[in-house]
Amino acid sequence: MEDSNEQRSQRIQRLATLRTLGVQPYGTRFEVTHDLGPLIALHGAKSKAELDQEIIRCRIAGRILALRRFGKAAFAALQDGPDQMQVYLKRDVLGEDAYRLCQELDLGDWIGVEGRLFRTKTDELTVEVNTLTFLAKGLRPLPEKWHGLTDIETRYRQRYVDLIANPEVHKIFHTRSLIIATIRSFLTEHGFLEVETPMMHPIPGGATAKPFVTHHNSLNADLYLRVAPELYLKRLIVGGLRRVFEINRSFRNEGISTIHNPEFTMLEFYQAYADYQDLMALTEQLFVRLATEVCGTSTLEYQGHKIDLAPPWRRLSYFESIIEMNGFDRSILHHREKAVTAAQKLGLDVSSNMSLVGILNLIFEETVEPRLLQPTFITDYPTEISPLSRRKDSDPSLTDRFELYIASRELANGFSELNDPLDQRQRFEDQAAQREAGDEEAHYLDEDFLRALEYGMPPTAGEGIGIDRLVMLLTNQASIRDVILFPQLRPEKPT
RNA sequence: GGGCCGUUAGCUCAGCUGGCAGAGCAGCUGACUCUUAAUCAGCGGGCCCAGGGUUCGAGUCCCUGACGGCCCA
Repeated sequence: MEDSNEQRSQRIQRLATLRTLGVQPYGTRFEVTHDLGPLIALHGAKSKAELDQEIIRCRIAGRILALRRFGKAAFAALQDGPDQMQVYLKRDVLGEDAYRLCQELDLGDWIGVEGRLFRTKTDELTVEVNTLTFLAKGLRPLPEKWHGLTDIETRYRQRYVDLIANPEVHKIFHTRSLIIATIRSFLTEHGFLEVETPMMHPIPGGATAKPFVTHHNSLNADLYLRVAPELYLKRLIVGGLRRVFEINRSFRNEGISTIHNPEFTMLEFYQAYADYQDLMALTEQLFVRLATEVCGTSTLEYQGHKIDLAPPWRRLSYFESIIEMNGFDRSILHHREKAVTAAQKLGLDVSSNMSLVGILNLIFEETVEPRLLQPTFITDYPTEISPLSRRKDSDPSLTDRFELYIASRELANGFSELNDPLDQRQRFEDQAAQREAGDEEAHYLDEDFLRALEYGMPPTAGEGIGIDRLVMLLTNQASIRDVILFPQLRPEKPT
């Protein structure tokens, strides 16, 4: 793709001019004495007089974001990461020949300079440049300085330009990194071992989701990009690793929306001898730690809503939540006809082959989820929609499971793991039947996983947390695309 | 998959009931040795997303499609 325009040709012409003048426009190693942030932190408070007396020399580098030229002097704004510093290029200081080269500077070029710190008349901290080094010439014009780059499609497709033009975007991804680092320390402190399990699965498992298929040529075998690491992590618990976690990508071949990207980052962790109650408490701790670390408070502002993460969070059973939010009579939980009537009253589309639990789940999504603004654990999900969860001792039609909702959005899913291999086989067989009946998202039967369980898995609780959605919450972003550097888009049309 | 909105210069955007394609920034030339959305004078820059249709005439109206956004499933 070579789109040609006037400005690009002019810049290519300048490359030639620079080379004629004996300058390499694409430099190599440049020794900086300071990154801009630390330089400003070190000397930013010093007065004009102090700087004039102390004579602080430095070598800094960055990209030219603004250039104001006069006849025999020029000011440039250099950007280095999130920071900016002004440099002053003066003919009398640089010398005639070097100043000549300033004519060939463009917005977007990377340069390195050596010089002395001072303050201008208007009191701006500035480097008066003695020597100028070209590091990389930019051939394409930058977005406008005032409005920046706002075209959403270009921001995602050309994230590099977004990062140049919108420095506040840096902050989101710094925060993302901090969140993940904090999760790692938290789990490591709690005795969890970080592991990596396959992303290419011969049998996709661990979630109700449609997988991507790929093909391994020399094995001549189809493989699936994983929809969840769950079944591999539990194999490790069988092997005796006791506490494990993995932070990595999973892939689901489904629609794209403000809360769905086909590849997304998930944390999963498994703790032997624990149950889902333990994990709810651990999750509260983790979130408070993250919010404190990232936002400095456990009270968040998210898209105009106040979210209070102070524990304990509300715990409400799945069926109770449906009754409570709708004021239904309890009998709806046991009579399909009543559930159908209620669903239809809500304007929901109920197909004739839908089970009672299926209909109730529809009502849940429609009426309960939107109201779960403050952190809430919805617990005791029906066994029918929880094929990997342990049954409740008090009611085998329900499971020891929870999902965490914050800001009306599912952020985590955890449960006491099903460790009865024969029950697990039965559940897989039920899923297989649903798959036969046309449900593409139903779980596959995984014989090796069953074999593993037959070696004995200690009682274990496991949980998955969607990292992208967590980052959205903690950085107050409305779209998952704003917390993923390169979100999935349709391929750009050929030019 | 459905509905609504958008796509015009490198960027941000105007463009009325159909009548010569516009502005600001960026760029180029000139002036200017403390500017910071620098200033002043001058100049250049377009596959109006693509394809079809209506019309004497289409950026504008109609149809189809592409890409993006939001909402819904």
